[in-house]
Amino acid sequence: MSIQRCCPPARVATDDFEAQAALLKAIADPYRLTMLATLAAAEDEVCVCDFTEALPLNQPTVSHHLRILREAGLVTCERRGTWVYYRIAPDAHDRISDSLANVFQQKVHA
Amino acid sequence: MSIQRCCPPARVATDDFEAQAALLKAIADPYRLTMLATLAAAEDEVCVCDFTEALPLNQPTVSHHLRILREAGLVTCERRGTWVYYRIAPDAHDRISDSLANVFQQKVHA
DNA sequence: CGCTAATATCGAAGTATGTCGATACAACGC
DNA sequence: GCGTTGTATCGACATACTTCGATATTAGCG
Repeated sequence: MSIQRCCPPARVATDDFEAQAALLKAIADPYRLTMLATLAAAEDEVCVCDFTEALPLNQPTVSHHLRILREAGLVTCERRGTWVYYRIAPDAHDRISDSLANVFQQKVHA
Repeated sequence: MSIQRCCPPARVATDDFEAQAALLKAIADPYRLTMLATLAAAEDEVCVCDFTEALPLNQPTVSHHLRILREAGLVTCERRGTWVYYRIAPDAHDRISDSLANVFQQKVHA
């Protein structure tokens, strides 16, 4: 008797998950998660200088991480005087959850 | 009159999000998301050879991505004969969602 | 035992990412 | 205008990641 096949041959997902991967990549960093958590908890704007003081990162690095979050559409910013204040995008959590749901093929949250 | 301060000074999150970042990094790749989506949709095991056939990646690369998912605890595998079958971890989606909820400071799903 | 097939591991190459110093830009006060 | 302060951008460097060819491992068959 011959070898058992590994069948039934698969139905590998054909969807393109580039967008979801890009969104997840934007948040897959401890400092960026800290920034998001701070902004989410604040439910109000947070000054860049607060991040620069609190995190063990130099100012250009803080700015770099905030840019990644900004370009992913997860935060918005507004300049007031010399200071720039960041705010979490209202749909930030939902957008990520929806991407996940998309992957796991479940209905999007109620 | 002097400059307005950027106050009130911030309460930047002090939590360590290393673990959450590591989990998100494990899935922040289009091919790994495709693998997860396939396994989630299958609700059953999928042979490695199916991925090797369906994805535009060489066999060692497929194995590499599966290893990352495996080491993140998101999938499990079982060898049967020369074939290896992968299965999605039952709590995969929940673990990621919980990490997200942790960041966004909301109660963990019901 | 050797041969073949499926998967995993290793090593190297190319690319992307995180970090920082130096510098540019923007806004305020004098 | 000039100087100062907060933030963004640039360039360089180190590290990590993705990918692959070559090789090792595991298992079945004759």
